[in-house]
Order: sequence, then structure tokens, then C-alpha cells
Amino acid sequence: MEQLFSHLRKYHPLSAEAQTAIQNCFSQVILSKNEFLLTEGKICRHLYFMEQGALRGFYNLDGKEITYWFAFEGDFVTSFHSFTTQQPAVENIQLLEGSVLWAISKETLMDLFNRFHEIERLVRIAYERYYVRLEERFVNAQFRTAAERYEQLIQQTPHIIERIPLGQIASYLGISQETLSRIRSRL
Amino acid sequence: MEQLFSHLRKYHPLSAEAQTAIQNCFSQVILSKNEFLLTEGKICRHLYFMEQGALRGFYNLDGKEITYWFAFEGDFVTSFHSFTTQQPAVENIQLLEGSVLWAISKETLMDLFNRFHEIERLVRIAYERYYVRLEERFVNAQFRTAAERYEQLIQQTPHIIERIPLGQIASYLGISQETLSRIRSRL
DNA sequence: CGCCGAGTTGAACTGAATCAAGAAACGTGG
DNA sequence: CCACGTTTCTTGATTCAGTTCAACTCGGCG
Repeated sequence: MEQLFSHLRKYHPLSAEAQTAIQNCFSQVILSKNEFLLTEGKICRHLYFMEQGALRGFYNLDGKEITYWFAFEGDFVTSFHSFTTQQPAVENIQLLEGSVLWAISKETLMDLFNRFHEIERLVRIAYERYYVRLEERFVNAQFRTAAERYEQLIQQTPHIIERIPLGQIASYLGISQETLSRIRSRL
Repeated sequence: MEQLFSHLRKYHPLSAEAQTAIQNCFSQVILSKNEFLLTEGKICRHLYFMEQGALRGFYNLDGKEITYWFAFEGDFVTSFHSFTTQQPAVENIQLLEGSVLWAISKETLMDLFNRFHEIERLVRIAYERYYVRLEERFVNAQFRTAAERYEQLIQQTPHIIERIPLGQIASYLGISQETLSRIRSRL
């Protein structure tokens, strides 16, 4: 649990009372490789925090699995669209390694927001960071070549390359596995 | 000013006190076509709300202007990256029509957050909506063809097609103007 | 009238996808 | 500890969507 707090503090400091409340509201979830945290069509009712492990979000397009994000230690995890709107998810979230997560339901989180302005602030700040990251990924997807995106991946998130199979990395970069293999052989 | 409130209420209801505070903290800005709200290298110190008009965010890549978003009536406007981190902006924000905006500085907004939990909540909710939109755009950019993206643009944001020159729409969709022209002639 | 920006059209080119085959690595049970 | 199937990765040949460069059309407007 201390891991969770040390990550949360990176966004915004928390009072002892807020920490106690968080402690009482998150519950631990342990899952093994290949299990699903969420499947498409279901409503995502929880926000998770990853203490240990790895997972991916993907959806099906023309019979192919499109992996479009990964999460590792220290990341928040949820289907953002489904969690915030409470509409059915279009994507799946699947464990890539045996993992330890902390879960909180939407209602409990809203309750925490009502009781602690500072917790809602922390989440507001977290949103800002995640938004900026997504914006950067969007710009890369739309305006950079496959090779440029791969090189940026190596520099910014090398752990992805070490822990994730090539096919899923290719999908994440929006290119075919064959193309990624060729890009790699050229370096 | 009532326009501003009616848009803000779509995110979250506001008490009379909060509304009064907002009224005192936003100031009107009137700009004409082609003027700049922000240029690259500058730190974006304000959040804007567009009451009337249109503008675009773009940045320079290899000597070309890449337009990557538009704003119209009812939109929040800022360089998200620069405003939240207070780092120099990499993009420019330019008026496409004569426009009426409301501006608030970062410090004043933070002060409002401290005084009114409900205003920070409103912004938290606004972030959620903008995040979901960006996520959708990202998925389109990475995994859909040019024609698919254009068709989606027609359906979801037809006002863009009506008010924006073709070259900028093409840029927004991540394709060349020639390709967009051809796609269009096929419909 | 002639210029100018905005949009169109054509031809050649290219980055990346697809299809197909094979090689390497991996893990599981006998 | 080896054999087998499965998954992961590589390589080659072909195809295709979209780019680039270039020329041309069209509608305003000074």
C-alpha cells in the first residue's frame, strides 16, 4: 500500500486523513497472466492502480486485436471512456504478467471526492498529465513515420520493448509486425 | 457572459457564489482574423473560453504548418501542455475568424479552485470529456484510413467542413490536401 | 482585366501492408 | 532432458494507400 501512496504523492501531497480514507477504500486484486480485467461490452466500474505487473488495453477491428496502450507499475488503469461515462466498454483489458493491483469503485471514488477536495485535486492533476501524454502520442500517430515512432518508444519507454512481444508493440505503434521487424533490423 | 455559464453548466451545476466569482475572474478578449492567441516558445498563461468565432492550433514541422485542432463557440481553448506545465509552447494558436473569448489566468484559476471545490470539480469533469474525445481521435489517427476519418468528420463535426479551408482540414486529418480533394470527389 | 488564393487533377513515386514461408525460441509433457 | 507443438520473429515478393510534384481550373476582388 505504501507503493500506492508514494505514487499518488507524485501528483499531489495528501493529508493523513485523506491517506487513511484511501487506505480504507482501495482493495487489493491479484490476477495471473492472460486474465481479463475488463471485456468489451461490459461497463467498467472500477479504477485500478498497478502496483506490480503489466497489462494491455486492446480492441477488435476486422477480426484483429489492436493493442493501443500498456500499463506497468505505478500506472492508473481503467477504460477511461467506460469508467467516466458508465457506457459499455469497446475495449478489453488483459493481464500480460501476473500482477498486483489496487481497485476502487466509481461510487467510492466519488464519495472520496466529496469528502476530500484534495483527492479530487490529485485526480485533476493526474488527468492533466495523462492528457498531455495522450496528446503527444496522438501527434506521433498522425504526423510521424513508423521508424520515428519506434525510436521515440526506445527513448521514452524502453521497458515496453523489454517486456512486450513484438506483435503487440507493432500494434501499439500502429504498424504491422513485419514492418517493425524490418525497422529493427535496420538499426 | 450568460453564454459562458450555460456552457459551464453542461459540465456541472454552479452555485450563485461560484458564478459570481467566475464573473469577476474572467475578462473579455476580442480578436480579429489571423491574430495569434499564442506563439511557439511562449508560455501559455491563460485558459480561454470561446464565446463566438473559430481558431486553430498548429505547429511547424519541416517548414510545414500542421493544424491539429480547431475550436469554436463553446470550446475551452489553451495550449494544454504549456498551460498545465508552464513550459514554453511548441504550438501556435491563431484566429480563423473574428472572435470573442473569455480569459482567465492560471493563478486566478488556481485561486478559484482553492475557494470553490465545485469549480475544480467542473474542470475535472471537463478534462474527462476532452480526454475521451482525444482518445477517439487518437484511435482514428492510428487505425483508420483517410477516407474513414473524413467520413467520421462529416458526421461528427460537420461545422468544421463548412467553416475551415480544405488544406487545414486535410492537415487536421493527417493527410495531404490533394488526397482529401480526391476522397471528396469520390463521394 | 489580370492576379491570387483555394481547390482539382494527373503521373510518378514510396512507405508500409499484406500474403506467404520459414527460422528461432519457448514451454510443456513424456 | 529431449521431442513436439506453439508462439514469436524474420525475410521476401507483391500490392496499395497516400505523398509529392506539377500543371491546371475556378471564383472572387482590387
